[in-house]
Amino acid sequence: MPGSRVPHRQVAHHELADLFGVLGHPLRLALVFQLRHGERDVTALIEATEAPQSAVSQALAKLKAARLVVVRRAGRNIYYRLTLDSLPGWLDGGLGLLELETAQIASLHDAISLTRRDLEGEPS
Amino acid sequence: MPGSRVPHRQVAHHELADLFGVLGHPLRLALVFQLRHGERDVTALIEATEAPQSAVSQALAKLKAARLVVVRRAGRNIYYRLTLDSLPGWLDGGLGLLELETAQIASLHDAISLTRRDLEGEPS
DNA sequence: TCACAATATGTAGATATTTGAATATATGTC
DNA sequence: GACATATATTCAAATATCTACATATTGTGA
Repeated sequence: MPGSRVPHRQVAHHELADLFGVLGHPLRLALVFQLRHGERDVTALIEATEAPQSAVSQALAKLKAARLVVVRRAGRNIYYRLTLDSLPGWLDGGLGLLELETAQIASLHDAISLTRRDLEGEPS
Repeated sequence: MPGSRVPHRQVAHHELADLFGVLGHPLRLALVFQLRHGERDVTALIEATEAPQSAVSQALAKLKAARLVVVRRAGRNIYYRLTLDSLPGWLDGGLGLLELETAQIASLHDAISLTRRDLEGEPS
């Protein structure tokens, strides 16, 4: 298989899976979206997400461990910002995929629904 | 916060987090990559990934539940294919992000390393 | 209809994640 | 130094996920 013969691919896929794992959490994703227009301090993020302080802090810690955010201290406050400016655009691409996906589902649903109506009364 | 005042955003973010959750698993991601050039049957996927049969079957079930793949039966075999042709391209974008990210890390690492060498022998 | 090949499902132990409360740490102010 | 504010860490219980084995299901060709 490609995996065993091309180990760097396995590494890359594993890295990508880790990235997805980090983003596969509503609060962490919400935080990333909050940061899409620039840095915010933790208090602002707590207010914006309406999540408990410790949850926000832990979510930020995971984002930091995944190197998705970078930290800056200014006086009492700690400001987070995205490491990659291109991340929000890519996330938006993900939303675009979901839009496509659900559109296909809806049309599939319509197709099934219409087909069933067609079949009503026909001999099986 | 935007979340509570704009519920459809919360829904979308949650959906996106779910998508990430599904893709946040090395085997499932590997399967998606295997399917990037078209449909494959389960046996081919088992061989390609070198994973246990039940693991592949369960991974495929999750991909199917997330509507990322679609199934076709042909004789004894069951063929899976991606629902969205655009998924692999987007995943590749994710790999691009990782490339950027690690590049920044590497340069950061270099900067720190060089700085420490600068500081060697200097008064603290 | 029989037996097999292909695939799915059930299951249980192991492992990991999530959650919120409590506590700790760091910083600036007085 | 004492205090208030901002943020992080620790911890344990609840919950979810993973893994692999065993078993079940389902078409298919003989």
